[in-house]
Amino acid sequence: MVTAVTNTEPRRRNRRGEGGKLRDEIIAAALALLDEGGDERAVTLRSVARKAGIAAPSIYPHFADQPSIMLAVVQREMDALTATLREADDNAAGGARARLFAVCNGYLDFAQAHPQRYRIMFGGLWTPSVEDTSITDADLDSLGVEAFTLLVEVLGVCVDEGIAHASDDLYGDAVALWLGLHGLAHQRAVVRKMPGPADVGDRLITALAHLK
Amino acid sequence: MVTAVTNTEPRRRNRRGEGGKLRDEIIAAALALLDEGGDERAVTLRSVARKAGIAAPSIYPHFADQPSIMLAVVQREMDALTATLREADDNAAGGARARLFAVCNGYLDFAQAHPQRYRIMFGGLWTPSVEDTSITDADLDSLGVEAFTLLVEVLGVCVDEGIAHASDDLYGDAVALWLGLHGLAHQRAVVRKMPGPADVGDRLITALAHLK
DNA sequence: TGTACATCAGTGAACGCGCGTTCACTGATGTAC
DNA sequence: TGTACATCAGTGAACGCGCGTTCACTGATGTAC
Repeated sequence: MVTAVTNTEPRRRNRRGEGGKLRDEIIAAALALLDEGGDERAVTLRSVARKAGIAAPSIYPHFADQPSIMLAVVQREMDALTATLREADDNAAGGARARLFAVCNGYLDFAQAHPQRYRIMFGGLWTPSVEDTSITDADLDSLGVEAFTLLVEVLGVCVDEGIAHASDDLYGDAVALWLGLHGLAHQRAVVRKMPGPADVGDRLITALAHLK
Repeated sequence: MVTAVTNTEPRRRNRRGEGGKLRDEIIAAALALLDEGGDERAVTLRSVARKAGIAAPSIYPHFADQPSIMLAVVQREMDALTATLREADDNAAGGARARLFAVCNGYLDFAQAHPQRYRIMFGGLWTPSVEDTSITDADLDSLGVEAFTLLVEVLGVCVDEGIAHASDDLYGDAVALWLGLHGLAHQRAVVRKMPGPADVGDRLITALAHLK
């Protein structure tokens, strides 16, 4: 696939005071590179600059280094994932069971729709060392908390409504459920062709949520 | 951690007819780089050559390109994993349930003991494109088949002995079980600190194997 | 209303680096006679 | 037993490339007077 690089308009610089807009364009460019199917190695500082139509040094006023760009991308996609799952939850009709499946399948669908994004979010493809980058522990710890909290909540509703076997450790059960979802989502995002039955997602959810 | 690079003996070249030995040394050097904790990006053709104590071009008589080295490493480790699981299975005392836990925990332990190796084996860190490398589809398809076959077998024994709920799709159940194991193993191999209860592995196994 | 100027957004050239890969080669060693 | 030679194992220098990062800069634009 050869993308036409016509580049009719060289790009208009932002007006004075609006320089911050470039930050979003840089993140969008990094996402575009990922979505084009290259893996995370395709997202270099220079390739992002090319994609955004700017010179490489223009990145620096907005990001301290290349890992900072990736962190921003991951943070943004984590928010997008959370919003997607919330929406799936809100739109689920039919009680706790439907809500659980909506959220879990929403998660799996997200991974399948954006495999490269999923890989950098959860795949360990992007493991910055805190030592030699500008990224802090707090940055990393806060990733994905919201989405996981939603899963805990929905699983809790299933237990409360009596459609899932109760356990003394709801949080632990949610971790196990998420690990199962992650195993499938990750494998789908990584492998060329996923073996196994089509309903393997439902099997995982049913078994790990201890649905009655 | 600074490794002393004393390099007392520059390295003895192999005797005539024994040039093939270098192939194993190259694979060992790549594994050593992984075990030192760097991720797969640390395994370049040149870094492997340095580690092995040879000049970079000396790789070429043994491997067509860098991905071929990685493939050899993965193939070797897949065999090691299979051997480990077989041994765990053979040493398990106490019937089908013990065998299942021995194999599954053997898998999880392998990943925890060698996180970087696990990452390249199953983590999608190393996804060579068949187009521009010397690697074939058949090479990739055959990876991990033996280890998975063992899991199917042990799960089958559990069903036969009546300690696991029977299903009309043993293979599919084994896939689901493996996905759960993979989710945990991968997360442990990737993340700095794994949240959740210590017995989450047992929970996954119990739930996904449908143990009674 | 006009103009000088400070500031802001972004550039272009250059650097040193490690990479994969090529090429012609070297020197040890086994073997044929 | 001695020696010439083919072969084998591995080297060293060099290449072009894309990378991250630096530096001094340019030119548009808003603002103070």
